[in-house]
Amino acid sequence: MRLVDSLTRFFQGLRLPAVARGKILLVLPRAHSLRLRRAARRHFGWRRLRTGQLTAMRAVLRRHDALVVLPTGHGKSAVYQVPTTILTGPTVVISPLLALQQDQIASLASRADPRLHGVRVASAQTVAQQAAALEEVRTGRARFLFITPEQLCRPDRLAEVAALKPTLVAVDEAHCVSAWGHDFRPDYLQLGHLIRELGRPPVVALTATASPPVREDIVARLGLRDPVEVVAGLDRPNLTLSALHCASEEVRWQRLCSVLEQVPVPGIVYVPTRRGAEELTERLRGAGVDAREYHGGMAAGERTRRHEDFLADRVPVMVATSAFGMGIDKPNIRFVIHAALPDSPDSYLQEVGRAGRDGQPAQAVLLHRGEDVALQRYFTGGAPDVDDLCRLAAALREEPATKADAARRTGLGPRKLAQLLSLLEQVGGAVRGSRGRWAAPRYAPEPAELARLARDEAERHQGVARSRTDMMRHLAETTSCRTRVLLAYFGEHQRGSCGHCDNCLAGTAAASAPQVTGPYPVHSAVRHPEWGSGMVLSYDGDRMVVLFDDVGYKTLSVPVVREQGLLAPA
DNA sequence: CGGTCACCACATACGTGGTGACCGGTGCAGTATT
Repeated sequence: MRLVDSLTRFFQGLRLPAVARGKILLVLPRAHSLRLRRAARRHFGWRRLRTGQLTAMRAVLRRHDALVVLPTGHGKSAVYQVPTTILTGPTVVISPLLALQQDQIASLASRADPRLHGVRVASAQTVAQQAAALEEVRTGRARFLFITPEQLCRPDRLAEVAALKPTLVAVDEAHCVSAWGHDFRPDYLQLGHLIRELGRPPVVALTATASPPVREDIVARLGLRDPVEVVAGLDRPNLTLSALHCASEEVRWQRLCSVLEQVPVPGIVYVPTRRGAEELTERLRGAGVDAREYHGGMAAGERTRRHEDFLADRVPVMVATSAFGMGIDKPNIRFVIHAALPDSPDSYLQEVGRAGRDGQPAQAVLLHRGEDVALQRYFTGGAPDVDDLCRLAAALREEPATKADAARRTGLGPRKLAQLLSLLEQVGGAVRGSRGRWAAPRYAPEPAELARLARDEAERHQGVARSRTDMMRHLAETTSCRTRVLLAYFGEHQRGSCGHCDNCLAGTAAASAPQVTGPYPVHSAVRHPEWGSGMVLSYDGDRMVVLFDDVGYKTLSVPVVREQGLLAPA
């Protein structure tokens, strides 16, 4: 219900005519806009700010929370950097990758004004360096403190950061809260608590891509309070989207070669596995293509070197896993080829969005097979063990414990423990107290019952993840306008066809688009007897896509919905 | 979840089909080892 409500509000906001929105912007805090523009010019040399940036910055100055969805290269960092020059205290920037933090700090250091300097505390530094960094922020010689969620999760570190009395918290790459939370980097799920313990200053969450359920997740997990939402248009007219079905691996290889012959370099070929990256690189090099591989299993030094080589145009074709991603801000990437189906349209958009940032034409080519889905199903993971959950719930009921205590008493590994703990928390079986101590709420259900609820919760997450992969397959197989299908997934309704995808260019989009509209309008709330409440996202031929709160995205046949009365207005 | 590969049985065809093991992405932090 919450998702539907917040989406309805959001879309009502979108439907305001541009002129009306402009008026609101002008009438309200004009003084803030002037100060922000002046600060941007004086401290950063930016002569103008985009509307979205300015809206979010004004929210920050008014001490509101904000959720900012802007494509990379549109100045997301500016949204917290510029207001910090006007506010008095330090800004804490929570950022997932150490390499990304380093880039941001270097970029701030290149500004002459020492009031803009940033520092970080990370495991890679000595204790003395960490203390020195905190001291610089405390004395005001640095205004930005960069930190990972894992650092902030340590109770002693949290206390040190809270003592700095931050006036703003920025969560960079905020979609990771949703995508990385459960098993990969569970400390992300604690960010809401951690920010509260920092004195709960205003929070600005930043990301380049967020579908409606991901936005909902970010708001819920970070505990954003009635945030100002800024979502920039997702359509990229200079990107040509295309997808080719491949009947076999050999066909995939041939298609890849023929695409590579036609497109200018540099570009990225995404593959799903590390071994795939190595083998494809070798095969391409054998065929005379100057390719290099990149994946998370390579030595750190080598990865950095490859990354730099790519940025400096010394690598024409980078064959990479999803490890080659965040922080690649290179204007002249001419193509992004997916040599297999990505896990979701979220990943797809983020990855193809790296091409053509200079506004010049660029190609996004998807080479897919039905078999690709199996790997994504595997990555989605299995259900957690009910016995483990039960043991943990019982241990907490016996006596409150820190993670370390709980790990010792249950014999669970730290990683698994964090995952199970967050699941138990979501079903009301665990609460985080002060100094990182976890306890069972007084009236919590029995451990066995909690374990069952937690497993159901995990299965619900997996169901939603699968529905995303289903939508990715739908996007790959559609004969309609791909941009329209992609934007509909993100909740944007585009009238007509884009004119820059393979289906539009071949004319099939127009042919297959006798636009069925009904039985319910786009963005209206509906209810399904089994799947519960949801929202109509789009019509594609005689199929419709509905986003359900509990089960994620579903594609329904419009005739069946009509004949059997499957949906009711909510 | 499903592809790939090694291996075996078959029963005598230098080949095929069945079975089971194994594999597969993103990065933090802290500790053990050179």
